[in-house]
This record gives sequence, C-alpha cells and structure tokens, in this order.
Amino acid sequence: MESNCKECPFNSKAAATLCETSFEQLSANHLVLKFKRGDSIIKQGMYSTNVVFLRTGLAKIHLAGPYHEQIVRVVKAPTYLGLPTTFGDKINQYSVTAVSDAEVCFIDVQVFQNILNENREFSNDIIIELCQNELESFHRCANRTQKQIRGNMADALLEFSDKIFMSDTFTIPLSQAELANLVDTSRESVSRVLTEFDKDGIIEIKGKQIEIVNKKSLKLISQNG
Amino acid sequence: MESNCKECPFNSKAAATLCETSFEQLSANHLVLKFKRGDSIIKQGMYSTNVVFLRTGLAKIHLAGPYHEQIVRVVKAPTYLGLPTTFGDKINQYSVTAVSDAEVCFIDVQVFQNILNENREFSNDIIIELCQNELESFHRCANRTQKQIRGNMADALLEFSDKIFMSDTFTIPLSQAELANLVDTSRESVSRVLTEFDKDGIIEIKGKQIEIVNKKSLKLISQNG
DNA sequence: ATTATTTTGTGATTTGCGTCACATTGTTTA
DNA sequence: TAAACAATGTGACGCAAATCACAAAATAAT
Repeated sequence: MESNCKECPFNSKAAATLCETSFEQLSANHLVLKFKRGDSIIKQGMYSTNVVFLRTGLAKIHLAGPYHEQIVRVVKAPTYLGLPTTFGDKINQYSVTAVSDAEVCFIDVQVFQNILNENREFSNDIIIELCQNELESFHRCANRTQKQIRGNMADALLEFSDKIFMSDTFTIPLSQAELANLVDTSRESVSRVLTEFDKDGIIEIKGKQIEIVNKKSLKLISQNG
Repeated sequence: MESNCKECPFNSKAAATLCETSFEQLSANHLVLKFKRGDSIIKQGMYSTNVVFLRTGLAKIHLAGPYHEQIVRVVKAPTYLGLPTTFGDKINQYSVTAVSDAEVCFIDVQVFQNILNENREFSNDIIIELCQNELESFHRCANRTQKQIRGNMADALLEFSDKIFMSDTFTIPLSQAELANLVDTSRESVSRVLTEFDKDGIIEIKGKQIEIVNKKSLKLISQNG
C-alpha cells in the first residue's frame, strides 16, 4: 500500500521538518501494514532491511536473554521502531511485537538513510531521540537490577498509567507472564504482588483492568522497597 | 590548550571524513586535559555543555541507581564519551570517571553540532555508533539481570581480556567494590567468586593482576550458570 | 617508621524470590 | 456445550546471594 506521507495524520514531530522531495520519496517507498495483537513486527535474528514507524497501537520491544525473553519496554504510537537494530546491525538484535492492534509503516533503510542525509533537522532529531533512549536504557537497567519486585511492579504500573494510557484506569495489554518478563521476575511473583497491592488498597483489579486507587503509595513503593 | 585536530594521532575513525573547515573549527574550539585515576570527567547532575573525546586511557561510565552506584561499562580510548548525556538532556544523566591516567578533549556542543550538520558521513557514523551502543545496552541489561554472579563475573573478565586489554594477562583497573557495581553484586561475592575461579584453575591472581589460564572454562561459565 | 585508611578474605546468618506442584478460573475450538 | 487449553491464584520448599561481622593485607598519610 502506498499513501501520501505529507498528509499522514500520524506523522512524527521530527518529520514535520522534512523537505518536499523527501516526502515524495517516503510516499513512494513505504508500505503500510495492519497487525493484530501478538503479531511479530520485527523479529530478532532476521535481516533488518526496514525502518519501522508505528502509526497506531502498542508494541513491545523484547529480546532473547541468556535464559528467557526480556521485554525491554512497551511503546505506543507514534514512534519509530527498530532504528538501533536497523542501523546498528545487519541482523535484528531484538524483536518488536504488537500488543494491541497496530498499523505500521515499513520504510526501506536506504530511503530512510537518504532522508537523513538530506534533512539536517530531521537527522538531529533522530540523534537526540537515540541519545534519550540510551539514557533511558541506563536508568531502566539500574532500576531493574537494583530494585526488588514490588518496586519494579510499581514502576511498571506507573508507566502504563502515566506514559502510555494517561489514565489511572487502564487495561493491561500484557499477560502476567509477559509482565514478569518486563519486570524481571517469575509469573507467580507478579500474581502475588498484584493481589498484594489489591489487598492493600493500592490498586483495584477487575480481570485485566486495573485502577490505581492510591498513586502516592505506589510511588512510595517505587522509590523504596 | 589548543592543538591541530587534523594531525591528532588519536583521531577517531569517524573523524577521518571531516572537511577542512570542520577540522579548523575543532582545533580552535577544544580543550585538552589530563586526568588521573579517580578524577571525574563528566559528573551526573551537572550541566552538560561539552562533548568529550577520550584520547588515551580508560574510563568508567556509571550512574546513581536507586540504591547504589552502577557501572554501566568501562571504555577505552579512543572514543567519544557523553554523547547521549550531552544531546539527550541538558543535565548529565551519568558520570564518567577516569580509571587510569587519561587525556580528554572537551568540545563545545555547539561546535560539535555544527560539525555534525556539515559532515554527512560523520553524522551517519555517529548515528550508527549510537545505535550500536543501544543494542549493546539491551544485551548487557538482559545478561546482568538474568545471569548469576559467576556468569557475570566471567563476562566481565572476558571483556577486559578481549575488548580492553587484548591479552589474557592484565591488571584490573577497578577495586572489587567497583567490580561489584559493574557486575551487580556485593563486594564480598566478587571476592568469593574470584578466589573460587583461582582455586578451580581458571584464573590466576597476583594482587590486582589477573591471568586467564583456562579461557574455555570461563566462556562456559559465561554461557551457563 | 608508625599510624590511619582503604582494600580484601571468609565465616555465619538471614531472606527474597524462584521453582515446583497443584487448584481454579477464563477462553478457545471443535 | 463439552472438552481442551491458556492464564491465574496460592501454598510449601530450597537456594543463591545479600548482609553482618570480623580478621588480615595492602596503601596512604603523617
């Protein structure tokens, strides 16, 4: 499928600075695909030949650790996906999988490269984004390794609430097993902590729907053990 | 201090592609400083106004985690330092500290920015480097959180041997407490594992000097528990 | 040289949490 | 509407590794 990128309502803020010819190039050289929950968008181990732009939906970035899968983070549209894995290595070093229905644009690396070269501002924006991601990775890793389960679970819930759904009530798009991979624990521990939070009146669970009742407590747990 | 960057023997490979005017800009707008082991090169929490190029020596990248310092990694010259923290945030999100004597060039962000804008290849190289770093971060984090101490210690030793000193005999530039922060354990565990490796004939310790005697075993430990 | 301070080695004890082992519920699919 | 499967809740148990608590080296400071 082909479409006019300049008029695309899902454009990234970075793309606002693109020149006319770049838009034409983009329009002519991309593919829009729809994904359902669970569908693989980028697969670790495959050749990486496309930059991916997530127009709508949610996706998880995850990779095979030495013993089990690790979910690096959950991202929401609009965002580029797979820049590191496309430019950093010929072979994808991580996977991206839809966790809700999603629409994705595939852009040829060469085309993306050209656009980078011809648009300073865009290129700068991308550099800044990459830098920010790396900083975030550092913090994430430090938290994950140093905090214990309750703290990390609190972080995850707060992130869903504040960064992804912008609401204190939301439906977790992950199973407890996936949450475990995100928080670096076992499935059982996720279950235990979740019911514990519920009993303590910090959250309220109705199936996959979660309401954060006492955000203050949750933040305290995130900070301390 | 000022010097001619074009003739600088410590130039990065990326810099080989710079244009004449960029070299002049660099030469006129940088500062070379010498650091001793333990000196702070970049300090978390301070304003970040310079890109740093490590000409010679070793440095550790580290940041304050929720409970204690975490060493992200140890890097050796020549390499840029603090790109993420300079472009990603006005305030440094991590620290860089010399772990051996080191020479460092400080380059004004604005100047570096100009150079990026005027040299496509250089800019592309930087993007690629950033991408690779992020991929590495992902793997590092997955390993750290999933492997147990022996595995992570083995990794650390292998990295010093293969990536930094290019020799099976080397002098660790870190105390055991620092090693603990790098490997995410306690100081005591580092000591125990190290003596254990020695007893098992995998390494030989003479003070701070370490010789890897049985690299195969070490690699096995790195892979399995 | 002698004291002070920082590093390292090693036991004993405690504990967070992973694993195992089920029961229970919810969700497909036939 | 079963039957089959996947996702959850919960207890019991074990263990890796943190913490505590020192002693012994090794470095630095006076």
